[in-house]
Amino acid sequence: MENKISTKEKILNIAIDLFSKSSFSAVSIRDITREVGIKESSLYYHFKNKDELLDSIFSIFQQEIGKVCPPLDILDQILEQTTPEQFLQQGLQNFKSYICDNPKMSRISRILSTEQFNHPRARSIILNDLYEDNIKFIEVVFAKYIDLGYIQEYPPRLLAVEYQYPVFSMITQYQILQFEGKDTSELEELLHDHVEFFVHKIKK
Amino acid sequence: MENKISTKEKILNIAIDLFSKSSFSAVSIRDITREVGIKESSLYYHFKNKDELLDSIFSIFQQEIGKVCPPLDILDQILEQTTPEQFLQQGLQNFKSYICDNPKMSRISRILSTEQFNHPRARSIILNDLYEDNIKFIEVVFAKYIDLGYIQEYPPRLLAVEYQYPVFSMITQYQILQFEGKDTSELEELLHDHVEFFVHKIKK
DNA sequence: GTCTATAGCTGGATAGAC
DNA sequence: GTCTATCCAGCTATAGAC
Repeated sequence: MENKISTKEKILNIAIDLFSKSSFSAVSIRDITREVGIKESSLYYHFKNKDELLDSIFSIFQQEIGKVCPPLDILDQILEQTTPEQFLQQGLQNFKSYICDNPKMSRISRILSTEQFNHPRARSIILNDLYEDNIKFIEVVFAKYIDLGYIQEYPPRLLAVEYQYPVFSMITQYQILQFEGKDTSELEELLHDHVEFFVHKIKK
Repeated sequence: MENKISTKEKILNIAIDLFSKSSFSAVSIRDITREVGIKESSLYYHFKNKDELLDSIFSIFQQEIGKVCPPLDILDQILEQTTPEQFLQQGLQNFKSYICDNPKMSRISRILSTEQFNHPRARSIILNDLYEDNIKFIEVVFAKYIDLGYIQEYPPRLLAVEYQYPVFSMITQYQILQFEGKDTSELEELLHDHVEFFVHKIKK
C-alpha cells in the first residue's frame, strides 16, 4: 500500500510527458526539473545522465508491453470457448486501450516513434516487442483455430500478418488523431470493420 | 539543362540528410553549414530561420508525393487492360521505390515520422497526403474494378482500407530495416504475398 | 536527497564589411 | 552571396555544502 510517489517516479512521469509532447532532444533537464520542482543538480542523484533517463522510460514500456497478451497456457482454454470474431474483437479492444488509452503507454509509444532513428533501442522495441511478438502471438491463435477447424487452412503466419498489419497502421493513425484532440470514432469503426471483414473472408 | 546545384539546394539536401539521421532539434545550423562548407550566417541569407528550412523540406515532399499516382483520366484505360493483381503488384512496386528507394523521399518520410508530434504540418502530411490521398486513389481503382466485374461487390472504401493499411505498416517496417542496413527480402516477399492473398480473397 | 554555484560548451541569430 | 565577429541565452554536468 505504498501510495507515495517518489521523486524518481515523478521525474520519470514528467519526462515521459514532456518527451512525448515534443522530442527527447528538444526537452532540457531544466524543463523537467522545473516541472518536478527540484533543481537540475538533484536529477543527477537519481539518473546518471539524460540518456539513462530515456533508457529507463524504454524499460518501463518493455516491461508493460509484455502484459498485453494472455499467457499461452490459458490460451487454449479461451480459444475453445470463443469464436474467432469474438476473440479478435476483444483482443483488439485490449490492445487499443493498453497502447492508446493508457496515458503512460500512449506517451511512450509516441516517444518510440519520434526517437526511432535516434536510438537503436527504440527501433528494437518497435520491431521486436511491438511487431514481432504480437505477430507471433496471433500466429499461435490462428494455428489453434485452424486445428479446431474454425477457419480456413492458410499458413498461420500469413494470416497473422494480414490480420495484424492493418491494425498497426490504424493504431498509428489513431495516435495522431488522439494527439490532435480530433474525433476517432470513424477510425474505431474501421478497426471493428476490419475484424469483421477479415473473419468473414477466412472462416469456414 | 541547369546542372549546377545552388547553395540553397545544397543546404536543403544536407539538411534532409542530417535531420533524417537524427532529428530536427538534434541537428544544429552549425552541423549543416559545416557540411555545406559555408558559414552559419550565410545560411540566413537563404532561409529566414531553422523552421523555414524544415518547412521547405516538407514542401518538397508534398510536391513530389503528388506524382506517385497516375492521373485519373488515363486510369480507366490502364485498368481495362490490366488484371487487379498485375495493377496492384505494379502499383506497390512504384509506391515502394518512390517512398523507400528514392533517397530524398525516404529521408523526408523518416523526418515526417520523427517530427509528427512536434510539427502540425508533419501530421497533416502523414494523414492527408500519405494516408487519405492514397486510400482515395485505391478506392477509385476498386470501384472501377467492381464496375468491370473483376472483383466482388464490397464497399470500395473498405477494400481500399483493407488493401492499403497493411502496406503502410510494411513500409514503416521496411524503412527501419533499411535504416539499419538489414536484409529486407523477407519483407518484400511479404508485400508480394499480401497482394496475392488479398486479390485471391476478393476476385470473382 | 536536495541545495548553491559554477564550469564549459553549444545553440540560434544578427550587424556590418567585402 | 559569403564572410568575420559577436551576442547571449540555453544546455549538460559536476563539486561540494547542508
